[in-house]
Amino acid sequence: MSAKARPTYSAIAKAAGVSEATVSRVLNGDERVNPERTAAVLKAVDDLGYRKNRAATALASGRTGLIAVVIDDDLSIFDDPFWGTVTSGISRVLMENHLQTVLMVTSVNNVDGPVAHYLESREVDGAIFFQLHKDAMVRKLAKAGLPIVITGSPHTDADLTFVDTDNFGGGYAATKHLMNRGCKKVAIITGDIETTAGHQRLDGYNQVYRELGRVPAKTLVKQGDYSYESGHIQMQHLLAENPDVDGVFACNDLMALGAIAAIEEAGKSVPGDVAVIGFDDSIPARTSRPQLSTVRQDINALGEAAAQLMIAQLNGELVESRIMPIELVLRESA
Amino acid sequence: MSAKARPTYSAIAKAAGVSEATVSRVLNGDERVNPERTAAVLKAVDDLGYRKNRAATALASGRTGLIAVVIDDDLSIFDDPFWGTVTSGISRVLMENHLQTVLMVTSVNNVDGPVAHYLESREVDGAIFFQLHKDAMVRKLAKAGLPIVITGSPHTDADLTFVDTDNFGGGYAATKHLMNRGCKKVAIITGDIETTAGHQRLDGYNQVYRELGRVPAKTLVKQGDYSYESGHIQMQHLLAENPDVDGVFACNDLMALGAIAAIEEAGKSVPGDVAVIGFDDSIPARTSRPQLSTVRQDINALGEAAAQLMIAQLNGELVESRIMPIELVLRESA
DNA sequence: CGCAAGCGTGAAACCGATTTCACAATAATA
DNA sequence: TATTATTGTGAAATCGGTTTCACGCTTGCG
Repeated sequence: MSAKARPTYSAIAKAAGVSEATVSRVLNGDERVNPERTAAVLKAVDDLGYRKNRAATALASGRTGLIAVVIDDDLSIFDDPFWGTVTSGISRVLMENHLQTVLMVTSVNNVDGPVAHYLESREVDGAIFFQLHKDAMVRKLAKAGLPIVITGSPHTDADLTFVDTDNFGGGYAATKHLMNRGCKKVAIITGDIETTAGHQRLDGYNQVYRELGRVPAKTLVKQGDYSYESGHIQMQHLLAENPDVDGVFACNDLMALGAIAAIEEAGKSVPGDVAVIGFDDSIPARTSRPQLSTVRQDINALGEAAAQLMIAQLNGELVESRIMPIELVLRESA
Repeated sequence: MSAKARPTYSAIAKAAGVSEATVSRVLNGDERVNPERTAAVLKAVDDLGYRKNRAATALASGRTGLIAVVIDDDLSIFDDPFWGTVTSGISRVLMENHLQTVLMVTSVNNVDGPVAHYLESREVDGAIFFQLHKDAMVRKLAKAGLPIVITGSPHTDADLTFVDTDNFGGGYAATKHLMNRGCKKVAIITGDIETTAGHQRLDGYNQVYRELGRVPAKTLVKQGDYSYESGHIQMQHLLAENPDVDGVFACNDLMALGAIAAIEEAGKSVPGDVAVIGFDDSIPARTSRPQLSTVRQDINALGEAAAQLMIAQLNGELVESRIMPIELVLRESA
């Protein structure tokens, strides 16, 4: 009656005059099938418009064709375009390799929660995690043999595969630029120091001082939380404690903008009196006045790299973590 | 030797002293199983730490437990936090209902491309699409019986289920507010008019004029493309053609900021000479100076609503599209 | 020339659930 | 009380692929 039932191996086998086993071999690229048979199978597949049933494949082979992308609830996902861009880079590369992206936005803290269970159950072939505060769960999964890639640096030195922006290099480049342009007293407004990324940017800043044989005054190092407001407040403190501060490296653009506001409110000019440089090259960096000089990370490339490392792992290749280069974007503020 | 092999129905059935069929019934909430047997099964499940194999379930039942979220390549995803927020709202609600989100970032134009094939093949139980320029593929899939929800309004009046922000209401509220605050000559910088959303915001603007028995001059309606630059340029045109324009509704925040820049460059003040109101309540709206008055949409709720409509469809309920309310956020610019 | 190794192939077992169907036990009806 | 529904249950078929195993045949080597 209805010819709309999807064809199965049985139909292909019949049409091509071979066994189902041979159909499977052809469709999985087994080399040692007779070319004529191979051709017959491929023709039948084409004629009948056959497409594999993924559930059946998954059940029989144990491979689901799915990769989880796990994003911690904690991340300020809700207004940061960062993760969206990374994720779309991941998704594109995975799709090109016939893998699908399963997106999970949840609390990653719980080593025994539903997400952990889901991943342990091998309902995915691998998992890509976004920077996390606690990596206990990830380490557990990795130990259990699940292929894993972390976007952002892991806390511990456990040999987890990761991709990350060159945070150290970014902090270094920004600070160095401020020094080179003549700043004498360069401050830093850090992000979350608990985070590896936050720490590394601070390290880059310190390294510049070290190379100059100097040590930054304690009052030049302020801790923010990546918010506009924290940039604003910490800058006020900086100005109060160091009236002659003439350069600021803010660890993200938002804090940089907050800092600029504070500087101008104090009757000083940017970059005339105080040069400011941010991190991320986000949209506001381009539209603010003065336009913000900043450290750009190629977020899309970050996602692509993460996906590629995952694929390499699935292919059983030996993979090494990658640090993606940054680029200093000079506009008006420094 | 190794006790780590995952238990299956067979093990549960043996431990509980029932058949596999009964195990299945218990685990799928079939009411008519003897309570004692039910308890025995549940105990066995707990004791053995059993968890279902999704691939097997999918193969046997036809339900994959996966919902696709399809995002068009064309969308300026790469720096718009909008879709990320919506997606995370979707993901959270789906997870609560034991469904996983499959993220697909690709070109949706191709009615016969890999995405279409993937979705047609029933490798997912349903699909949520983001606003699209062409909905041919979506309609095809819907006709094929795939549960579908669209985030953003569909082009045609086909009876596709969708959730959308009240774009008309937003345009109306913004324009009305400008009028109420005393503006005599209110202009609009539209977004992409081809888009339903863009068109609806313009309709809201026109409606205010209509209710006042007026018709906006042609020169007061300018078309932008949602970019900062287009806001800047169109505002320059507006000022040139209408030196006495005193209110502007820009169809997104970015264009509003561009407009403000143009106004200030022309030696006028905001909101003193020209009041400006945007749309989205994005980050820059809060950090710019003057702070931007804007139309806020509850993006997270939008995602949640989309997921809920999907779940309702899966449950066979009759669903109706939803329009989510907007909120006027008044800051400094109007 | 004889025997071991290698190759291509199909039959059948298998992956782990769901679902149909038949059957026995019980309740409802005549 | 005889008969028909109803109910709970297990055996077995089923979903659509993958993979093991054995078989027949060709090739290589001593």
